[in-house]
Amino acid sequence: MPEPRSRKDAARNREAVLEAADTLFARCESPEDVTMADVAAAAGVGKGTLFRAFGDRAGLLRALYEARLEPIREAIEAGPPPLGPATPPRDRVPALLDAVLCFKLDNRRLALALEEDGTSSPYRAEHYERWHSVLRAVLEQILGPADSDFTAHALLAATRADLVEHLAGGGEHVAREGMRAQLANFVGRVLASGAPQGSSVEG
Amino acid sequence: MPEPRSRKDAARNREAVLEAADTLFARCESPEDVTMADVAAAAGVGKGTLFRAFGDRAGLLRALYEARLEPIREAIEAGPPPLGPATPPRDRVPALLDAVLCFKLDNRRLALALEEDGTSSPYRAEHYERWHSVLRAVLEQILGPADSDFTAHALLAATRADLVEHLAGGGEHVAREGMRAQLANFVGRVLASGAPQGSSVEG
DNA sequence: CGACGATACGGACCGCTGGTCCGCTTTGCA
DNA sequence: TGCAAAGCGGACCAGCGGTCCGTATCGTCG
Repeated sequence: MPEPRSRKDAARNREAVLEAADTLFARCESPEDVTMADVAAAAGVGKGTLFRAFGDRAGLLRALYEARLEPIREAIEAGPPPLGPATPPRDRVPALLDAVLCFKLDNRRLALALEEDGTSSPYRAEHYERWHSVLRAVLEQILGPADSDFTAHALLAATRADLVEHLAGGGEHVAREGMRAQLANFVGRVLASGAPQGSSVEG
Repeated sequence: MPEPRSRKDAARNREAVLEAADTLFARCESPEDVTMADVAAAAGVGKGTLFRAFGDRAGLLRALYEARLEPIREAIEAGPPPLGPATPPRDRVPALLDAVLCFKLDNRRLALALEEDGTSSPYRAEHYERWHSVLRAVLEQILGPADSDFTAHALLAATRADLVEHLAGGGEHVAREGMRAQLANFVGRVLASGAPQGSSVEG
């Protein structure tokens, strides 16, 4: 893979943009009052540079998101319990969802910007696909194959960024540990009935 | 309440706009390629009229949504079982969620447009508040007060418009009855463990 | 029935956004 | 040191939601 190395200035500017966007999103109230021009200005580059490096707004958001997600991804793919692959399914499902929730709590603005940018469904993002496929695989060992797909979606839906924002930041002021407990409780209830129940799904 | 009657032309135009918007949203692929100008043109009115009647884009969407929702709202507030208030809680919860799901299936584009218009969180919309408060009240009779609030949010999250769209229309082609069965199954699992489990939430 | 004030109409207009373009600068290799 | 090629950056563009105000319509009152 010759992977055409990018020039030094390009790489440096890319980093500058990422950093600037990071702080801007952290500082601002709502994600959509951070414009691309703002980011470019804060990074000290022109808009052309910004769009050349990331394609479009969604690309920038994704790059930021993936960067933050990286450590967690590793922990899931090859880390120790309770996130890693060696964990027994019934412990791993709650651990996974707790990790998602904590991530969204720690990166509220960013997750919000990414999920609610109407450009394309959040369900087509590859990070969602990753979460879903991992969770689905683990659920399959508990519930059987029939329901694991939908159940994975439904559980992940309980950690949607705007819901987290609504509960933690907006209307009802639930503390971090409170939300984690509630989610854990909910997950526990879903997993409580062990045997797969009849499902009429086919084709 | 003297309720200042609106002029005839105003009322007629309002109806024309609602109808035009309805068909436009039904026809188009993605909700955001229906612009306000499109709606105005299709209704045969000027943009000024449109904005005067509905305030802004979100207002138009809400008006459409509420109109469609009206019969269901009535069925819930004062209808016969399984939606009405006389239904026993354990039957009413699945019925409510099934109703939400069917509604979103029947009004995919509209629900999508309303939920993903980044302008303000879907959790602040009063129709969501209505669903949530009803569901919460019913859940409270099954799970106790501690968890009903979050559980109501989590269950409603499983019927989010973009998830429904993703499952029914986009990536995975799940049939209507299939989704209803899966959701019913999920709800069943959540309700299976009857007694409220310990929750560390307080205050 | 005619006239007049209030109300609503409608499309030119605005501000702002994401995204493009191209003359100029920087880089890195020979 | 010279010279492509890669990259830069901000003027520029199209399209959006939303506003404004001169004009047409309504409905009421004499």
